[in-house]
Amino acid sequence: MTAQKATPPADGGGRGRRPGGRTARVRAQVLDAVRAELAENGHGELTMEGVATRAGVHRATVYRRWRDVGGLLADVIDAAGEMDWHPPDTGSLRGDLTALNEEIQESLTVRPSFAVALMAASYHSEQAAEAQTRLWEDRYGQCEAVVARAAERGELRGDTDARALLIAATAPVYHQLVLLRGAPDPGLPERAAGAAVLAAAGGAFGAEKRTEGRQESRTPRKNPAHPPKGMRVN
Amino acid sequence: MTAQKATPPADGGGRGRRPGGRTARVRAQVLDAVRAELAENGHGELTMEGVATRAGVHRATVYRRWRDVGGLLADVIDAAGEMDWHPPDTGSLRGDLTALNEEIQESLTVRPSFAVALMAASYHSEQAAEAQTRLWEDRYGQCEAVVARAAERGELRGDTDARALLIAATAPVYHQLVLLRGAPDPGLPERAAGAAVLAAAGGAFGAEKRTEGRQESRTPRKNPAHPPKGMRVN
DNA sequence: ATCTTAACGCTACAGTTGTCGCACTAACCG
DNA sequence: CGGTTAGTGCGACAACTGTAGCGTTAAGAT
Repeated sequence: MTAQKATPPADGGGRGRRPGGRTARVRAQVLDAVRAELAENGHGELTMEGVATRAGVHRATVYRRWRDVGGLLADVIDAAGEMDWHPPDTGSLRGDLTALNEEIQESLTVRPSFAVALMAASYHSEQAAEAQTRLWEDRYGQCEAVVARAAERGELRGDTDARALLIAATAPVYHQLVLLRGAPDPGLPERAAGAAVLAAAGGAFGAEKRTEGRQESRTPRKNPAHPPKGMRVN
Repeated sequence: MTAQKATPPADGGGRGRRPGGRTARVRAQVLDAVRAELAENGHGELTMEGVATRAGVHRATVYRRWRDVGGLLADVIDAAGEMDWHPPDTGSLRGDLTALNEEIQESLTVRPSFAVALMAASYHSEQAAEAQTRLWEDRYGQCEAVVARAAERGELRGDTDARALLIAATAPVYHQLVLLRGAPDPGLPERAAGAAVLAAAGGAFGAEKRTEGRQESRTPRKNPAHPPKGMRVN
């Protein structure tokens, strides 16, 4: 899980670069230090100096390559996005969404939570926010396969808006744990999934059924799961 | 909107206090300064010194009464909670939830957003987080009246879990705008509200069906086994 | 009006944060 | 194997942050 394949952050020109050997080692040490600090103290205690010290690297190096705490987090987020992840496949839509929600709930419940730390960080760094958005987009894009499978099984109308259904199913879990900061409810993942499935069965996410709106192209972008490549020049 | 009745923060003993005159004036100046700073620069630029300067008050004073930025935000949040607010009452459940979602969407869309700033701050101060939780609890508690009215009108089963329904209806809006940071979708408030109402009509938020729960609906059946008493979905 | 003292203003100060210049190490190239 | 230089370590430094002590102001009580 060391993940040193990500694009080196905060790099001026792409000409005579030198990414091997020591540079890669330093990056791995720093990112590991960030993860360790997050796991120990949470995002509140994450500081440039602490990371540098733990990584056995000089402060100035961390400041140079990653500009600030947000840069560090952005790199960690991108690294997380490179891990291959697959949505659950239990055989039924409701089962998939429930399993997905349980996975989400667990990731948000473990203290200190990685996911929460990343969300918090994304508020203080535009760079981290962009990385966060890329990660969301990637994950939700993959989850559309869940809806596609359900449609193939005949569990859904063909015109169901996959993204809308996924958000309806998962949003309550995030809302409850991240924004409301409520205690984790063991039944919530299934209830939220069930509610979304019911709404979908009723046609709530039909692309054409809605009132007169049918608001066409809800998402501003048409290319899912592509952006996280070599597109970050600080 | 000045609101100087809130609990004076960061106060050791409660005996020989002196909350009138100058003290109240200083508090009002500081809180106004915080709001102004948030409105101008967003939460990222909010600093103790900046607030003190804008308020025309000395730094040490701000540090003494409000311990840190989180303390300032907590006080602002509490002040916001003192404004009397009432959930919409349009005559139908779906209309109420849609109006509520539109209100939420607007509060999250205005740049810079107060609400977003407060959420961001709640990640960095336990004090602000608690104030935030109080505010959420208050608002959702009031919104339960919306569900109660709908139940009286016969739009809902009597055993509907009001809180679960409200969260299902509003969570997608928050999720889309706060966590996913997507562009505001004019149709989302109504779609999310409609989906929640549909799910409620299907019995997804029945108070007694915790944990397990007779799920006929994982197959493409459109009709639940128990037809709700009066299910008109507007 | 007078007294008491909570709360504020001010200054000084220690600690922290981020930057800069320079020396040095070690990738990459031939 | 040496040469070039990207990348790192190091130390010094300015700017910022938060705290403490002390004098001053004015709120509340008599």
